[in-house]
Amino acid sequence: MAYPRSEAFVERQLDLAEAARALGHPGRLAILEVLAIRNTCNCGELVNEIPLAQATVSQHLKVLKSAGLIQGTIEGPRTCYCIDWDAVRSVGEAFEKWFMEIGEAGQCC
Amino acid sequence: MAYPRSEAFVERQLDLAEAARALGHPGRLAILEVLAIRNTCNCGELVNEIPLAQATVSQHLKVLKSAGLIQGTIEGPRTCYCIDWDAVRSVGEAFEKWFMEIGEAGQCC
DNA sequence: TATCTTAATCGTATATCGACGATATATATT
DNA sequence: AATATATATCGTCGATATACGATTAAGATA
Repeated sequence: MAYPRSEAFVERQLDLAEAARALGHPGRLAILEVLAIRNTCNCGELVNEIPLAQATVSQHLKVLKSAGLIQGTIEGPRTCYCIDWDAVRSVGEAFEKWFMEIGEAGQCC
Repeated sequence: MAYPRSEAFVERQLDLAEAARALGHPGRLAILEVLAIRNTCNCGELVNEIPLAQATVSQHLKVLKSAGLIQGTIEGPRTCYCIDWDAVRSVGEAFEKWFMEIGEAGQCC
């Protein structure tokens, strides 16, 4: 997730933008929601629950994983994906903080 | 911001993903931050503050505008951009709600 | 009217995304 | 060993994103 001009921005902006990007697809939101609801991590269920092809789901899982939002551990023939709750919580707090700071800055018009 | 398979997802997911997408670029975060801090809306200042070319800033403004996060009103030769605080607040609340619901669902591993 | 300023848009180049079928890999199972 | 299952990866396609120089359009100003 590197931008052409990524050196031009501060790390806080890069991090938050990266997290927002990872959440910026309905399929990935759906994956996270399914992972959160299920107390089993059976990954194959995602393909049944989400109307996307297996390859596509796998791709989205990769994005979520490289964003640090989920973890995948191999269990025999299948992979157990689960949410990294610390990471998700910290992203949630980062968003909350950003919206708060933005709001505190006041209005311009 | 239409996806190939957008009919496959529920509106709540589409809306939140669209908002996340709009925030998914450090330059757009920077623009929003500048607009929030300045109590004047002089748009040309954005190009001075943000290390991107005028055309690029204008493009990002268009994205933010079509996501509903900012408004632009023409004032003589220049355009006054300002944050749509209602929209930003509602996006913030949507994120907060989503993270809360995700968190409440419990852990899987 | 001619000129300057501001910002949107055009054109273009490169990169990434999103989707999927097909294939490869790795583990179970028979 | 042969087969079945699960998932990652490859290859590919079209669409979108990002960036910028150049141009256009619209409003001020001389």
